[in-house]
Amino acid sequence: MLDKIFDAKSFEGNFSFDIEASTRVPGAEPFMVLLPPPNITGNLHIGHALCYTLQDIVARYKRLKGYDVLFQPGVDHAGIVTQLLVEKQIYASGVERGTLTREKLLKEIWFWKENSSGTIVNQLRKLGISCDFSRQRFTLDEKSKKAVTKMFVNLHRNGLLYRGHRMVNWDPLIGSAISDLEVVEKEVDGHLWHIKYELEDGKDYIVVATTRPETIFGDVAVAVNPKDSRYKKFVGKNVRIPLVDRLIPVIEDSYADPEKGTGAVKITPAHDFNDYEVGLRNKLPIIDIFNDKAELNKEVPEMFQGMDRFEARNKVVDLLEKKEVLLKTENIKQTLPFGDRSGVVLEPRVTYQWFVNAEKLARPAIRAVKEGKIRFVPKHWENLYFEWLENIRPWCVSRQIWWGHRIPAWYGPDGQVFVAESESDAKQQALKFYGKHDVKLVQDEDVLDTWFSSGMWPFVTLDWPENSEDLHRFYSNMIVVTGFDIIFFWVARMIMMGIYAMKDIPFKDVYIHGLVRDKHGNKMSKSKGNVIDPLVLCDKYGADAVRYTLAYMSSPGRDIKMSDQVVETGRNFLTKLWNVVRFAQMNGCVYNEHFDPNEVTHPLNKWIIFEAKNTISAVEEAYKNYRFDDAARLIYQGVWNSLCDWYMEFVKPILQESALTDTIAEGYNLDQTLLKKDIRDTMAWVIVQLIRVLYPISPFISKKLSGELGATEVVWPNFDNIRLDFADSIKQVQLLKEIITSVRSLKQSFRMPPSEKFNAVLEGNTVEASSFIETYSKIIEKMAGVTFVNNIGMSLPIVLSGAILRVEIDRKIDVQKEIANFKKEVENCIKMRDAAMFRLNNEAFRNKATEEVIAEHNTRVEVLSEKISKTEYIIRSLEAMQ
RNA sequence: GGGCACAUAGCUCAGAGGUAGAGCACUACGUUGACAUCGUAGUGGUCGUAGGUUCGAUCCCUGCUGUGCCCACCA
Repeated sequence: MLDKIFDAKSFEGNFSFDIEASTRVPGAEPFMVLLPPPNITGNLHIGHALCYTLQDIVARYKRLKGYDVLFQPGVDHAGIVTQLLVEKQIYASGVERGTLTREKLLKEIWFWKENSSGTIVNQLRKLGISCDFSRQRFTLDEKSKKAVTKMFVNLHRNGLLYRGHRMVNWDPLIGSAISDLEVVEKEVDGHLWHIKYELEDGKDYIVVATTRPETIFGDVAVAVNPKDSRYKKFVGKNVRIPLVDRLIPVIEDSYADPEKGTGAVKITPAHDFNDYEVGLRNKLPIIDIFNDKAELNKEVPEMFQGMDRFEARNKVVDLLEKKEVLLKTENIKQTLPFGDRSGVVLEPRVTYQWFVNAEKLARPAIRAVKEGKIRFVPKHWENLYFEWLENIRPWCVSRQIWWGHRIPAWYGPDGQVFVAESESDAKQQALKFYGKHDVKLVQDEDVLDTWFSSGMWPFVTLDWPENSEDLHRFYSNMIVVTGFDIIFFWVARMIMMGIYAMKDIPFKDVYIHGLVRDKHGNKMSKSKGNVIDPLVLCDKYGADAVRYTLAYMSSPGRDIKMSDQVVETGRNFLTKLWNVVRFAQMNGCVYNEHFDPNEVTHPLNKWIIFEAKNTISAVEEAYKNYRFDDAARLIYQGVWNSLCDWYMEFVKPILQESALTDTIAEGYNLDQTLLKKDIRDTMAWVIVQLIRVLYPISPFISKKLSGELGATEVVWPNFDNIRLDFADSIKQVQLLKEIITSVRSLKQSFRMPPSEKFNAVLEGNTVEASSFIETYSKIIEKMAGVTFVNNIGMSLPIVLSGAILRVEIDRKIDVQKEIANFKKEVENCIKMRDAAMFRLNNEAFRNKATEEVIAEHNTRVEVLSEKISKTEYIIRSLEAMQ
């Protein structure tokens, strides 16, 4: 027997899903769920909880449906994030900056990784995520290293990966190049300084406006628009850079916009993407004035050397002012690029980097989605995917950090590059190239962008480049569930790299979930202090309740506003379910696996089987379409509204009061014991079916409760063989509900306490109705709160389909008020009936509306008319009482 | 500047070309055995705005307003 109190903690910890997660079903259709690997630095946050819960629901649903499910877990090495974090810890422990070696850092990170990677696994288990942990992978493990190296070499061999000297986004804090995607634009307050550049002869000057006066040391020209007549006279002449007196030419270039600034723009090819292009076009030199920390280097006057860029800016402005060449300072809003990890302003910088020709890889990736081979859910995210891939630029994959996949490239003494899968291969190449042994090769110091290895996740986890059986079996039969924010970072790259390496799409469906926000709709952040910890929620309400709530709230394309209150709704539902089983147990219901619904005879039992059947087929449809919200809602309604509110209340008196049972059993020519058994079997069976379809969403309680009822196995319910005719049962239960609801409603409007009972007489209009009344009168008495008597005094009729219920009324009620209420109801009905009739009288409607619609309108008019006359009858009866 | 999404009850959100739904909140009544993490009955909405298509639009189309997001540019 279950405890009176539902406490998730009392049983959730007792369940492990390791066995089902690692069980293979050899002959079955393969299906893989690819868990987006969390960063080793990360704790499980609520966003993970959502993401992983949804895919766990998919995995569990597929398992129930008999698929061979591989739910692949793993952890991402998260290059920059991890290195920054561990460096910070190392420096905090007293190690001096600059003394840290590559070996020491890597050792520390590995040590740190070994100690922290278990945390996430435990957290996932607590949440009930049924990954196959025996296959846990790491993006930097040996297999991954081999695969990544192979991929790099292949791409290079095919000319899709190359080394280039180009302008990239440089993060001065990390001291590394980063990709375009890692740049976040932010609007900040800035200034526009107008600076006077004198002509060589000192007789005239030109004014340039800049937001970055410190870069004047890197200026190589001043550009004006060819169509700008104001500056025609300057073109071809030289101007003098203030503070350094270097001469630079005034050139014409259409990049200069006469509308912007002064129309004359200083050109600093080393420190601006546009200027870089202008420089290339006009064959201008490049003067880089920064080092890798964005401090000024030897190219600038001595007093500025080693100075930070912002400090230099102030200093330059000061000096310009003193020299009276600063003509104006405007306050402006400007948008600057920041590093998403470091948070510092980025510098464009020309360096040697490795690039992937993403444009070529993108083409088949675009096609795969255009042709519908890969489907985004919700579909509109495809737009975003196309938008990015169609305008994709070369992907800078090298990073000047230490934590990551070392780039498999070696350099000869003359700088000749050898890309190879191993150092010995590189040496072979060098031997061929130089024609001699013992050439000293040095491996590239850099590592790869973390997303390079993440992008290979769908096939790396299946042991590519080995030709494994799993690779054939599961690749392409996958689903990825993730957030929109990594469509570019991850999803697009997996598709590009997957198609390149495997000549086939990695997965068919990409489900994009929303963002979890706080209850006010704000993004969660540590600084705002509004972060909700899923593990705290699990402790408080149970993992099942958290999972249920996340599923319940996952409407496609919507963000989720999370709060304790909404989890309470989930928890309350599970409590209800708990009590359903408790009730079943108290009434001797035990799951019987040989129970055949087709042998059920009693209408109440037939009805609940019908309800369960409908609910479950709708739930299945919902799971199929990734409508986790619908699935959760449907089960909620099936359990609460059909099973608890009606069925259990109907059968309660039969099971618990033998006097009632006699009457009801007689009505059906049933043996009392048989009737009870029928009910117990049906109830246990229906509950188990409903609990089973809840299993994907809330697995712990599902297992717990089905076990309590004696159903050990969790399988998907099968209703295919049910041949019952439900029509009569549905009609009867509808009438029962109608009678009971009407009486209750009447009672409330009379302000009668539920304990007080109406005396009532139930008159059947027809023979069938009479027998119906005979059968159910005890249930009606109990549930509606009436006492059937032979004769009553002054009464109010409740006119039902096929019966009239007369309830005895004394004069204490406020008749006027009741009349007014009923009159209002009549008015409403008339309004609706007339609207329907108006349409039916409209010739255009009759000609163009479908037959079903017209039939439905006719029925509506009938039903409403009947209701109107019934209510008017009641009103007349009330008026007669006055 | 280009694009995407959203706008339905006090709140959070479902929904369908043909009578507007749920949960929470609120009101009233109710606790000796499934459940107060509950029950019963209620209150509450010209479905953002202006047009169009249609016999019929809250739903489809267009414009507008507001909100959120993505991309690009900025001397």
